Amino acid sequence: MKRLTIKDIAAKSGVSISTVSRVLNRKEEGMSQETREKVLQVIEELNYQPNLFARGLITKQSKLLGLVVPNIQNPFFPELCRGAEDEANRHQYSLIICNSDDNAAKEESYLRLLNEKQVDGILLSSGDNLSVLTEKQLEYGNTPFVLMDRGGNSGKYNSIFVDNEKGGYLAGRHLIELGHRKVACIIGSKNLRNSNERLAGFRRAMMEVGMELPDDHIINGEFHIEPAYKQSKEFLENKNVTAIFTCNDLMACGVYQAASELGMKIPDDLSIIGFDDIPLVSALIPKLTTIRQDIYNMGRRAAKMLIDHIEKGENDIVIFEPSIIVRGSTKAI
Amino acid sequence: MKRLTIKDIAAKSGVSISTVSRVLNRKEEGMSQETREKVLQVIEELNYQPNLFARGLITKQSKLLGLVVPNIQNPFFPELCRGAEDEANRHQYSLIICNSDDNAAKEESYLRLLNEKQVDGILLSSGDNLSVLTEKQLEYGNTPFVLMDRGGNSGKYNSIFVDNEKGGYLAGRHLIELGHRKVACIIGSKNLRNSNERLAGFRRAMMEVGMELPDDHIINGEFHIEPAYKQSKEFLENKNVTAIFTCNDLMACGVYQAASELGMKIPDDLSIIGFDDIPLVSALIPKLTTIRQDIYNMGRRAAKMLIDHIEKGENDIVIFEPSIIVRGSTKAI
DNA sequence: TTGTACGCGTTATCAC
DNA sequence: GTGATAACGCGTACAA
Repeated sequence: MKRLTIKDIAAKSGVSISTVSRVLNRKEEGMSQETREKVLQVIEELNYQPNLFARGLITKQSKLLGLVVPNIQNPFFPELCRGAEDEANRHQYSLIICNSDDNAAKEESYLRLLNEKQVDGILLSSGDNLSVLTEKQLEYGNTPFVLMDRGGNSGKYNSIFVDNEKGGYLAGRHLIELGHRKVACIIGSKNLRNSNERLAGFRRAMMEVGMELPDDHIINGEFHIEPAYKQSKEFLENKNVTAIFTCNDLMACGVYQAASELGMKIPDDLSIIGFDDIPLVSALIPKLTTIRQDIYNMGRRAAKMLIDHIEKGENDIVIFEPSIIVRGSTKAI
Repeated sequence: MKRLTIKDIAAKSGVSISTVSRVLNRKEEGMSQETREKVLQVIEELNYQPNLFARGLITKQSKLLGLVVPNIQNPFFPELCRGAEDEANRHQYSLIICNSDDNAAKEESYLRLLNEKQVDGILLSSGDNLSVLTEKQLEYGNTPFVLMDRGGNSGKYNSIFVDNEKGGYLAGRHLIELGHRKVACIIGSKNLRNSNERLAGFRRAMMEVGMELPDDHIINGEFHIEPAYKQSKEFLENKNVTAIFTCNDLMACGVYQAASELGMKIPDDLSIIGFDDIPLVSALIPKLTTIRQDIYNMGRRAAKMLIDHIEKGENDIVIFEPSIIVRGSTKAI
């Protein structure tokens, strides 16, 4: 069963292929309504689909976008991905998904692949700082791109991210207003900008009221459940705090585990506030108070930015506002 | 900056384009090592990437696979997706992601789109029973496909899924062995095959020991947290059971919430066993005992099946074995 | 062992 | 308003 070509349609409709091509590309100008209808009918009848290889050869457009994220298994990214997909789809683009595992070499190889596949643009959530390889590939490949969530705060490229400092500040204010004076912060890593900015905002809130955050109250949870669990358990066994701010929600889960094993009640013995508001948190008991990023809409906006850049040459840097969602894991002292 | 073509490479290497094409397509036979090296070097030097539009026009291959899932935000699917991507990537294929929202019309429209994009194959996790539209699109579109997890148990198409009945049986046996005699089951829906089979297996285990599962001990949780929470809370307020089997892990989260609000301790007052073993469950306290499906490897296998079908015409139906993972949410009575 | 020339299915340019 | 026809960049039969 051979695929139909524009020729077949032309033949069946009794017109030339140029005419068929015209109706296909909705060039409204100069065409009798009659022929248009006829051709359209034949197309419908035969269920003709234009060959995108042939079309792309000329237009150089694939209507494909690459989506490079560290790992779709991290609950943050499905939200982002879904937002991007919905928006892309609305503009007739499809998404090719690539998991980089936060591995620079893998990331670079995917960018190379996407470039080779002739995607029209790339949505990239890279490591904290773009690796040399990545940056090179991005610039050399000269495929339009937008940076999402990470790697984008240099102000150099089209990008979208949340105001992390403000988010951290919000978390700090909240705990302070609840009367907490002995607090700790579980960071993602010493070198990640997202993590550092959240911590900075958290500190700013504390400095405003003359509080200190001792260095040994800053714990590295590597942005994941397990390390956060281990580190926070050890910490809670030795130090006495009434509240913890975790730089993402995943790490809050780890703290829940630790607190549970140590017989500490949340929020009675320990208040916890997270960051991200991934859907997962509604499964925690009590539900997690957290700093919300509108991840889904960041995904949508990123896709929109990329498409606007591709189609209209626009450039933009968008910073989303975080907000605090108070649930059951924080309580006045 | 114009993209290089095979012609440029031919010119720079002082050979014809067919020679370049030969080295590109690794046709080892008949070629002097010398020219080969030279061409390869020029390709490397100029960083030439073949135009896939032109190539596809001839080979009719896009090296693109479509992945249609209900919703990547459901934690089951990122696992599946990741497995599929890893395997596809290993065979030089890329994945286009499509979320159907369990909406037959949307699904059909995506299948149509994928067909139009000339993907080489489709991985589909459809609704329970393939809709008429979907089936039509699948057959008419004549793009190879593999059914994953759902919609595939008719034995009619290449597909992969877990032995749901056995999984349910495993869950039942476990609770029985722990001494539970008053149990309930939270199903996904009355009409979903996956759900029904799990229930059937659960029942078989009970029948083996002469137990009954009254109709009013079968609760519809719609495979999601919220409805499971509401229904189970109402149920637990009125009925007296010592254990609950939820037909997926998400619903187990809902039961955790309900139990917590009713002051019931897990596993002391209530044992819970789930199904799927999605990563999320490690965040629950206590950790969830569940029936594990090897979702990641199902994804890989599905991609492998599809590629084997595309490249070698092989057909297959694969049934994965479920296994039980005992954690902290079940306890002997 | 290497080169020539045609065709893949479109769109775009230019006649008519 | 509509129709020829030349690209687009590659793979391949066939020729050399």
